Formats: sequence, structure tokens, C-alpha cells
Amino acid sequence: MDGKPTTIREIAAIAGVSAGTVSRVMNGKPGVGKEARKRISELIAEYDFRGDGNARQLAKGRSDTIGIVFPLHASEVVMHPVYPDLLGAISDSAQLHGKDVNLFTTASGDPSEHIIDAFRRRRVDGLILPAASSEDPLIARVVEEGIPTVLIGHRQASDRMTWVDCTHDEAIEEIARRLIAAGRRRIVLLNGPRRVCAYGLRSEGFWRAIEASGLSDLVGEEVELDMGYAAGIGASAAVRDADAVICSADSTAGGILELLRDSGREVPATVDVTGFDDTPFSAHANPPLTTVRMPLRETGELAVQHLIRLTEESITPAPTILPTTVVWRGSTGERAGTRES
Amino acid sequence: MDGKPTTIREIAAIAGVSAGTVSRVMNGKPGVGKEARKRISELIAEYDFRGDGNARQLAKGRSDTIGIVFPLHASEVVMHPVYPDLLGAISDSAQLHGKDVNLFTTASGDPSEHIIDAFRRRRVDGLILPAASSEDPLIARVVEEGIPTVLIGHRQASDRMTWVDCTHDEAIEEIARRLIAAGRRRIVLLNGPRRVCAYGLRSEGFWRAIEASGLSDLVGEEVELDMGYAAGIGASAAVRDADAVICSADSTAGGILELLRDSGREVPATVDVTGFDDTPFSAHANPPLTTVRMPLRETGELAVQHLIRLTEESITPAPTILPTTVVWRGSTGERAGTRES
DNA sequence: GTGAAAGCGCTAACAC
DNA sequence: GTGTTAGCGCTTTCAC
Repeated sequence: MDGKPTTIREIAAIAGVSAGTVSRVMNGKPGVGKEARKRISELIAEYDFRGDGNARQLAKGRSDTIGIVFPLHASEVVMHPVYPDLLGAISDSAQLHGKDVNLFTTASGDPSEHIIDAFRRRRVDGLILPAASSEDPLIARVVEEGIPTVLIGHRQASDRMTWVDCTHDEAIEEIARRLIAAGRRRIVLLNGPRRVCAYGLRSEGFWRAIEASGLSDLVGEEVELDMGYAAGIGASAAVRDADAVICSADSTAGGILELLRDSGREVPATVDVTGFDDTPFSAHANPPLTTVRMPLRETGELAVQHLIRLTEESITPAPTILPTTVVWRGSTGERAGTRES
Repeated sequence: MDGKPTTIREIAAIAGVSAGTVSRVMNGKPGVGKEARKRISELIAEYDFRGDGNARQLAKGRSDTIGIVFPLHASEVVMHPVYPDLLGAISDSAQLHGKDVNLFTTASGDPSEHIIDAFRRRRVDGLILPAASSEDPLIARVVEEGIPTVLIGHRQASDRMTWVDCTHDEAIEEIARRLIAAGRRRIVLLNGPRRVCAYGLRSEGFWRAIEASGLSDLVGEEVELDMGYAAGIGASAAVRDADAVICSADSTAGGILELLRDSGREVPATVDVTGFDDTPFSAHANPPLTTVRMPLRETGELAVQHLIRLTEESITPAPTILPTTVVWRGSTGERAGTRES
């Protein structure tokens, strides 16, 4: 009792009340007199008292911790370039809602059992899982175990699982439509594997635009490759005859830009190039790259909210699709400003 | 008791022993008969029983959780390009040691109080903190609160604080030395602000090499700028007369490569370029970029080990400096192979 | 409005 | 070797 009080009971003793009352105050619960509440609040502030999270969680039967899976080395994962930002968004939202964030990486080997384990041990109440495709074995395990989960970047729902995603398809559709309207006729989409949900959507948007044009002299082509800078460099055959190259990643577009410059073709005079992700690079590319910005902060916030519903109210929120933004820049000429898609 | 047993007492009841005995088995402690241990182990396996982490932690007085701080948006942060890998390394090591990882991002605003809070609430036992400079306010707070902490990327120790870093200086020194030996005479170092520990070290290594050469016709120049792709592009004045450009980041080197190509100077024929970080880009740059690889996995593993010593044995391990590797590639000609530095 | 009491599920000290 | 007991520090009925 000398020095700082370190338990709720010590605070209670000093305030001349019982531990239960202090607990009520700390949790903002009713049933405490104005007088007493004030006195206790002041004591808590004075001693900067926080309480013991582990004890609280044991008593409440949950951990107020969100597990988030961060597939670091999965190079096929479409959201890779934006993971750090997404992670930041989730972490910020979690903090806002008073949740801690437990990180699971998949840098080495299969993390499934470790994650399941953390849930069983009640270290996490639920999961936010940026997933690529339905082939991800973790999804199956998570459903099996009944772990409350919010998927990001993949659209699959179940009993205790919902998702948040954005309009990959509409963004690419808008880009293709505008390039067509500007007179481009041989358009190639450099895309990742279509079984990955986001890439599949982008493919759909692309072909929708091509078909909607009704133009008989319009040639669309989709090339499937591993995304990344190297992919751009290696795609020379695919873009040789194109007058517009839509890339599914900024890094790929960066490679294409270099490739075109080396072969003396001018961007955007004779060929347009676009990227995806709105990475810092895109604004500094030469010429600055038209790209697509995903609503990362909103995605993170919504994922956290959904997960809290799932875990605390046992309701499964409806899946959500958030709008992307096409950021028009010099690599597609002056033909448009920025707008929502 | 129907369905799966869910507490240690239920397991104990089925095994016909007491909860204490089951606990001993689960924690691999002595004092249990061979017979009983076998029977209990089998039951645990059969029911896939894990126990409740929160209860365990409450009883033990610690959380077996490592807090790791991930400064996402701090663009001046030197380790930025490698954070995801570093994070993966730390996370893997933590798992290996049976620790959970709690993530704190600094994407928005000052995270200090949130982090302190988590420690006070006993949600984390200690911190791994990739830090830039002694100006980081979090360092001061952490020392003040006496939170066991391992710093990465900054060299500052105290009572409950130690660090792991790598040979930034020697890597740059080796590069400069080799370029000098190959005949380069006007060498510029594009570096970040020297108050940042890692940049300061690189500066030291650079000047050591210049001075050690004893060459009177050798001109070294250090330019301090914000690292990143844009920085490279914007540094044209600084590199105009150089025959070697040593960059403190691969992204900067990428910009320089582009700049030189646009002004018709050939790499590596008339000018050498090197980067830092060994990001995926560097291998695919044109020409492939000579760069420096940091020992991220070892750093992560050691940081975790040190932190465990700090928290569980109350001993403060000696700071550690790990070796970097210079990766020689086409941007510096054919003059060397890869070696440790 | 407030206190007392009974846990939450585990670990650890001490008996036997 | 193993059981018993007493907490860890909080939340939450249930009386008053």
C-alpha cells in the first residue's frame, strides 16, 4: 500500500469503497454515485492506474485482442505492396476500439496451427485475414474451427466469416473505358493469376469495358504473369504491339515504363501505361503513373468493426465493397482528372 | 464434462489426477510419474487441449507477449524498406520461443502512451523497438518507465535496454574502398540525415575509406537528402561530376540509374552506382544493382533472445553488432564477387 | 448506490 | 509422486 497502488483493491481501499465499485467506474458502468465516481476517477488519474489486462480478460472470458495475419512472403498475394499501410489502418482502428493486435506472419511455413492455437488459448477473439484465394488452406481451417473472421481481398462468407473488399473490377473497367474513348485500340492487361480474387475481378472489369465498347477494330488481350518489377521487364513480347498497357501493379508498370523507354516508344504519346496500388513510386515515376488507389484506411476500420460485431454481438455483418479511386496522371496523358470509381 | 473437456480441471478429472499434476505435465515440469505423465499427455493430445492463456498469464504474472513497434509512416526511418522482412523475422523467432507478438504501429500520431499503457496493463512483457535516433521520444519514455527493451537500428543502452545492429559503416567502407581501387576518383555518397544512427555510421565508413586511400586526387562528397525514389531523381546536381554514386537506399539508386540513363551516362562504364537494403528491385534493376544486405533474420532472432533474457532473467545482454553483406552486381562492373563485410 | 462473495482457469508452495 | 490449498486481479451477480 506504500508507493503506487497496483491493484484495483488498493485503489478501492484508498477511496474507501469496494473493488467492485472501482471496477464499475473503470468500465464506465452505471450504479455508482456521482460523488464516489468523481473521487474514484480522480484517484485513478492521480495514480495513473490501468488495471491488469490479463486478469480482466480472464474474468470476462475474452482477450480483447484481434489476430491479424500478415502473409509476408507470399509473393502471389495481390495486396502485397499495400500491406504495411493496411496493417497500419487496422492497427489504428483496433486501438480506437480498445483492442490489441496480435500479429501472425507467414514468413516461414504454415502458420495455421499456431493461429488456431492462439484462438484456442483465448489469446485472440477473432481474426482479420488478408486472403488471396479460396485455395488458402487457412480459410478452411478457420471455418472448421469456427473462428470469427473477417476476410480482406477475398470474397467468401460463412457462418462466422464475412469480408471487406473494394471495386477492383470497376477501377480497371473505368481505365479501359477511358483509354478506349481516347482512341486506344490495342489494349493489353498485364494481370496476375485469375484464381486470385482481386485479379479475377480486374479481369472481369477489363473485358466488360472491351465488350461494352462495341468496337470491331478494338483488340483486348490479357496476359497472366507473376506481378512485380521483373514481370514488367519480362513482358516485352506482350506489349510490343499495344497502344495501352494496363498493369495490375505499380511495380509492373514501372518495368513497362522502362521497357518502353528503352525501345524508344513514348509514354503517353504513342502508348498509355497504368498501374495499381498507388504506391509512392507511382507519383515519382517518369512520367507519373496513372494508378488505382484502394481505400485502405476504410477497409481496416470496417474490418475491425465487423470483427467486433462478430465476436461481441454474435451477428455476422453483411460483406462490404468499398470504392476505389483511379488516380489519373501523366502516363495516360491529360485526358482526365481524379475521380471515384 | 460432456463434449470436449475445456479446462485443466476437467482433464484432471478424466485422468483421475489433480489439476496441479496436469499443469506439471503441460509445462514439462518434473514431479510426475512416468505412468501418469503418459496417460495425461495422451488425454491432452486426444482432446487437443491447450489451456487458457489468460489464466496462465494471470497466475504467472507475465503475458509471454512481445510488443513490437512498427513505425510505418516515418519516412525518415532508415530501415523502412526492410521492415516487413524484419517483422517476419521477429515474428518467427517469437513463435519459436513460445511468445506472442503484439503489434504497435505509429501510422497516426504518437503511439507512446498506448504502448506504455499496454505494458502497464501487463499485456506485453517488453518491447522490440526499431528506432532511428536518440531523438525518438519513445526511447525516453521507455527508459523512464523501465520497460525491458531491445533497440534495432539505433545504438543506445541503459539499465533495461540493449540493442542489436549491423555493420552499416563497414559495408559502405568496403564499397568505397573497392570503387577507389577500381580507379574511381569523384565519389559521392547520397545519405540520409546523419543524426539517424545508421546513416551516421554509413557516413563514417565512407570517410574512413576516402581518408585511408591517401590519394590526393580523390574527391569524396557527401550529400544529405531525404531517402527514396524521388530523392534520387532530384539529386542531379550532386551526381553530375561523379564517377561513382553510393546511395543509402536502393530506391534512391533506382532514381539515380534513371537519371544517368536520361543524361546519356553509362553504368557501369563511366559511373558506378550502388544501393542499400537488397530489396527485390535491386536484382531486377538495369543494370542489376550492387547493394548491401542486412542480416534481418539473425537480427530478429537475437532481438527476441535478448528480450527474453531481459524479461525473464533480469540480465541485460551486451549489445550486438551483426555483419552485413555487400552484394556485388552489374552496376559496379565485374570487379568483385559477393562477400561478407 | 454499494459491498460481499463467488468465480474466471491456471500455477506454485506446501503437505503428505 | 501427487493432492490440496491459496492465490493471480479482475468482473459480476446478488443482497442490502
